[in-house]
Amino acid sequence: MKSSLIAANARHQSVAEGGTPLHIQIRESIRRQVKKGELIDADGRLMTEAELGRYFGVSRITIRNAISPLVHEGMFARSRGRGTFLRSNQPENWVGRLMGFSETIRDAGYEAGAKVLQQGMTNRHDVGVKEKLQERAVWQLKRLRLADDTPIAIEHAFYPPDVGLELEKRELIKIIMYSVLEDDLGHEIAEAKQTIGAGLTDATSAKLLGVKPGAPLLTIERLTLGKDGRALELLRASYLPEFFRLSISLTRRAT
Amino acid sequence: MKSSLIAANARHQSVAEGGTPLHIQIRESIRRQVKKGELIDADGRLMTEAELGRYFGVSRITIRNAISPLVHEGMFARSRGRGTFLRSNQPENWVGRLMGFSETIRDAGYEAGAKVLQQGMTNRHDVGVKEKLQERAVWQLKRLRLADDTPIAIEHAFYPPDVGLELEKRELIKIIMYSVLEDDLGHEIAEAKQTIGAGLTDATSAKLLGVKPGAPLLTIERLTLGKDGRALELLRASYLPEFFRLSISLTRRAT
DNA sequence: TTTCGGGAAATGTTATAACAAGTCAAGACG
DNA sequence: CGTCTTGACTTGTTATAACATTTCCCGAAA
Repeated sequence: MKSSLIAANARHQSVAEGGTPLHIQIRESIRRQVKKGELIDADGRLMTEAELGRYFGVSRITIRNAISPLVHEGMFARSRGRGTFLRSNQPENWVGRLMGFSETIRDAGYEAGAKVLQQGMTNRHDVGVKEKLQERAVWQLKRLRLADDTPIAIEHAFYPPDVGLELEKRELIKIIMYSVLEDDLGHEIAEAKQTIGAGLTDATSAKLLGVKPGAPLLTIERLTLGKDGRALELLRASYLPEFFRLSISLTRRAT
Repeated sequence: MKSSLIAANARHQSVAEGGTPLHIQIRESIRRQVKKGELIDADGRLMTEAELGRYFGVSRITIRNAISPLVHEGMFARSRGRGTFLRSNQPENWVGRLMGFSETIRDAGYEAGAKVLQQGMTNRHDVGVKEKLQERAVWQLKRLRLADDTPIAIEHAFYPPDVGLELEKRELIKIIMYSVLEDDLGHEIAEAKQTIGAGLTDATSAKLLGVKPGAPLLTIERLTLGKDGRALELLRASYLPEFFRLSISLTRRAT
């Protein structure tokens, strides 16, 4: 093959910048350039790790560390002895990436929407909310989630007061449409715990979702923790299983 | 503190062994010894990484690589600047580790059991089985799963013919009791894809599980792939949500 | 006695080298 | 013409060094 996709000793702009680690700068650089069609040949084959190493002026392992998360996200697929290739079908809605709701819905070809059912500070808690957030009072947001105007899920989210107040200052439309922690809010998300179960619709939720009472529901509870171990969001959601399935794909790491 | 838990230059037996990598040998050695109460002090504090490095005669990073999966499993908790500690409440049934059924049940304090409902080669397939296993005929095993004699799940597993034949040669009791791929069967598991949903019991399954028809079920489909990409097992299971919840816990890796 | 700050000790992060193993095509050989 | 072998090229794995950051005790100063 020997394609020489790019003039060999072109120096890239954003590397050799301050603070942030090399492999992260390089990762974002690769992401950007590949989106513009650079660094890959016509077959979607990425420059080899060694070439990229020379190109960015770092060792192959650093390139490897830069690319690995992109492979993990599903952007590239690696093939030993052959090379690294851009994947044709990107999305792969997988639980690991904290599953953005609207993103998922859009991927499936629907238009995402939402209707606010409740919102604001509250002292009355559902079971376990107080303990899990470790707060006396919480800010809550209960929404009906829509796909092309069809209700498909009920989401009830709880936040610590300060995060809640921040949320109130933001435009309501954004809050309504998107998962709150989806786009960065300044908090660093360190960990998330999800618990998945099954349940039935009661009279109220059946009416909201437009199904018969007793229809099955996929229930998810997600607790998002910040870097300091502080709880940032407690999300309890019930999904109609016809529209929503979780897909978990995992590769065994370091045996 | 300065406890010097073990004579410093005692050499450990199973390290410096053939084939398997150092960090794996060391990991298993640590697992064994800690279970016997060695390498940790009275407070559950593990020897520091540097000490372990000297003890096993490798670099600190290798020790780190050995311990990391144990931390990931929930056996230890690391605390920067303080040390590494044995966790009090071990289990953490989490999806990532391919969830062994009986292990999970035992952790919850029940005794795991099973009753075989169907077994053997078949040409009649449920939808999708043929495509996913990429075989014409498959070997199937349908079991009712018990916890202390209470039915809690129905598992229907499909295998490629050759794997099925291997299974028939094994003692039936093992097949009945344990998840087949749980203990190593010689196949290297490279990847697993799980899809999670919700459903309802029909008349047959309700009778088997001892609940009313229309009770909610947590449904899981798991496709296990070998290192060469070949499908090794297709598992379809329905669990009673009272007994079975999935817990997903994930830490954001390499930002 | 209390407070403050320095430093030792511990884990966290980043970058690297050297070797292992798979892929594929060119060329030797029947 | 087909088959086998060799070797260059590529990703996979293992082990390492060096530095960053956090914790916490202990001693000096108020």
